[in-house]
Amino acid sequence: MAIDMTDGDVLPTTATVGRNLTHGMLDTLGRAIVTGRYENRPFPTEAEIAKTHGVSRSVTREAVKMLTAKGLVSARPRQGTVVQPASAWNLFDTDVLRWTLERKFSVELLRHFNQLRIAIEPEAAALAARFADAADEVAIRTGLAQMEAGEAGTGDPLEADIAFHMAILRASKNPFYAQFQSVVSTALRTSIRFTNRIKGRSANIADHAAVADAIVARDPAAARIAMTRIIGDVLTLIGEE
Amino acid sequence: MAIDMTDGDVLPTTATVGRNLTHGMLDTLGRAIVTGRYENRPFPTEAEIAKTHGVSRSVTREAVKMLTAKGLVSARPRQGTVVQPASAWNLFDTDVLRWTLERKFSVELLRHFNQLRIAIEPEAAALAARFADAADEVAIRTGLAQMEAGEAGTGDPLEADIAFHMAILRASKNPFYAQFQSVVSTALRTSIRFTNRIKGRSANIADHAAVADAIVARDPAAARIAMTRIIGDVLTLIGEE
DNA sequence: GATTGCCAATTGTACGATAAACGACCGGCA
DNA sequence: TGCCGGTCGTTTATCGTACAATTGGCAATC
Repeated sequence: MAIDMTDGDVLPTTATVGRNLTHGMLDTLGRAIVTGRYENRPFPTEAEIAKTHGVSRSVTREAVKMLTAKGLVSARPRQGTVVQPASAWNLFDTDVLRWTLERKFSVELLRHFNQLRIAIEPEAAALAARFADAADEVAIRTGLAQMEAGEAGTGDPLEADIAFHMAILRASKNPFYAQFQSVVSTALRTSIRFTNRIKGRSANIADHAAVADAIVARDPAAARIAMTRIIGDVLTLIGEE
Repeated sequence: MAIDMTDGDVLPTTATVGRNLTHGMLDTLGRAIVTGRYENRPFPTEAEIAKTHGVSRSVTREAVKMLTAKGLVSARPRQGTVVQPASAWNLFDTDVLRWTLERKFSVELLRHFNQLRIAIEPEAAALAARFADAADEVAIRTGLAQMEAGEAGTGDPLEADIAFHMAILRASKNPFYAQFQSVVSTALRTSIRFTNRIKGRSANIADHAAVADAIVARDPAAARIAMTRIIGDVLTLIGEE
């Protein structure tokens, strides 16, 4: 049947992941690119994509434009659409990061991610110790309390853990650090199964409390050190070479 | 007058910044959003944008879809397109960052940016001291040499400075750190005039050399400290509170 | 007064046509 | 033979129109 044998799924396609056809298309193509489906195969033309997935060319073009905006592909007339090298991808885009984590998860990726966290979060804690306001402190304490509750069986300890780290990033009062909220929460949520498998996540509540205390005490250096310990533990745990 | 007085420019519009109409549109709308043009005014409908700028609705939609992909706006039927709060913007997207720096530049933003660098780059230097290969070391040394040459009047010292920092980020062998290449280079290029104005950028070549030496000597701790000094100097210079 | 159903505005989707870019191919000429 | 130039086909870029889907608000009705 012509050209379309390239993709596994044909006809109804669109497991309809997104809220509309374009977003579903974006998700499908994004995942396919990240998993390397087009590494030794040319990216299909707009007409082919539209035909294969049973959508109009408009939908296809808008999805491809979004991929372009995220750095995954580049399009030129006559030459077609080509997948960009992974170094050009916007890894801090929530979608790209999620696709990468879901489809290309590995211990190496987890290590790289925590190497990033160990740069960001201790510094964020130090900034939080300087700039956190009352609301921030409440959010941090609440996250900590819910972690303890979660440990006792009441509530979700993962969500509490995430909320704790988010609150600190926000309390830094720096938009660049705040940006990492989506990155860290996405990655934590995706990697949780792995992290939990190798670690009884219990003892570190004391470490988290140390961070909170240092922030409330307005002690940047102590906050930095305490946060470094939390993430350093994770790094040694996953074999930071 | 109907509805269209909202935008200052009408008719030919499109100073045609990009390589095609869609990219020009993206650039125009992105700048307008970042400068806050729609903070106390609703974002125009697709039809209005198309009419105002003299392009088809397809071009408008594709540009808006790209803005959506970068987190600047969100669209829903009947409700229209709305600008997202700045906290949802993907600040690490090259376009968003460039628009922000060009149009909303301030000492505060510069301080926030260098607070980020002081988290990232020392850690990147430490990783580089562990993982840099021969090619990385060459790139780092070359950047340093060209900084010295630039100081002597031969070549562009800014580009050499940028190349130096890029090489270290790359040498970390961590894709998340490598991602910051575009962020740091974009920001450095944009903020150079300000930075140069307040600082005779001469003495810090010694500091840069210290970083390079530590990396070549495979001394992560020394590399981290030396890089911290470089960026710490900038921070104190711009009045780190 | 509350509920239900219709209306209108705006984005979402489809289709068809034409323009522009540009690599590839082919033919002619020295 | 080998180079040069133009033609052609492929693919994205742009345009225009038509219709579907969504949903907030209004109005009619019970």
